[in-house]
Amino acid sequence: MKPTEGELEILGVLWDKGASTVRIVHEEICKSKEAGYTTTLKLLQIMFEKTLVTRDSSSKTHIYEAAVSREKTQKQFITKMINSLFAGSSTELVMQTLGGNKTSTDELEKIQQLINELKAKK
Amino acid sequence: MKPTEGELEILGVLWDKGASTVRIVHEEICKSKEAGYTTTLKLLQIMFEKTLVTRDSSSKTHIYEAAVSREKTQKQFITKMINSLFAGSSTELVMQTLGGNKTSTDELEKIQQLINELKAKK
DNA sequence: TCCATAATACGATAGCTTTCGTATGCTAAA
DNA sequence: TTTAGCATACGAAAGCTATCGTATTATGGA
Repeated sequence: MKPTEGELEILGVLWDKGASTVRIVHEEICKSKEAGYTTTLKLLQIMFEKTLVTRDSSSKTHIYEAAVSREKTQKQFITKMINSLFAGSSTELVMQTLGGNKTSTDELEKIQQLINELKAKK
Repeated sequence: MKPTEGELEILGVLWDKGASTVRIVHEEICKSKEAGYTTTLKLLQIMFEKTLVTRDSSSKTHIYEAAVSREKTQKQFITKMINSLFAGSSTELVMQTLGGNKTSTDELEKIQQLINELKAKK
């Protein structure tokens, strides 16, 4: 259910580039690390079995597509992280993130706006 | 280096309760899941080898203590998550977290205050 | 002192992820 | 039509995590 590290890397490519062949995924992966072609292939096959991706096998060269959305996966990991590391407090996660990473004024502005919207809803 | 899921659970206990015996950690773990005593013991021994915890073995019953801070570990996971799932954007993580989870007005207030402080620093 | 109790150490196993070699099959170009 | 090249399928192995059984050792109370 929860994608592994390697699977996440592949999902990242599929989310960015959309439906792709193994070769395309593989070449993208290779930009950031060494990897054998069949390794990427195997991983995609396993992900297919887990239904993390779908595939069009009508032609010889299969085309894979992410079957889980980026947002849903992000939420899944956020929830897991909040529970295992932040004692259930999403606020703590936000504070730690804002505190630790340099965020530009523009970005801060965007977040503030979201906060205002959320407050308005109450 | 990066704690596993099981290790994180144990670290959580040690962070909350401070230096503890295996039995204490174990009983705490048992509150949320079924587990054998030696499983907890073994895990702590492995964590000791990885230097995730220190231990005082001067008396027969060893006393374990977290060797990594909660904050440092939180930052570590946040960074990993931002890179693997949020294309490097910490803001995206914050937005997704605020959007997805219900945050009370009080909490929003706290976050806003932090944002103001950060903005003031620029 | 002696033994029941509790703690540690250690090895083995099961399951999962990642990796890769090899076999096999398809296709297009010469 | 033949064949080189690319694609898939599959199996095997290595490395890691989690789990537990068993052996061994220490300790405190009867």
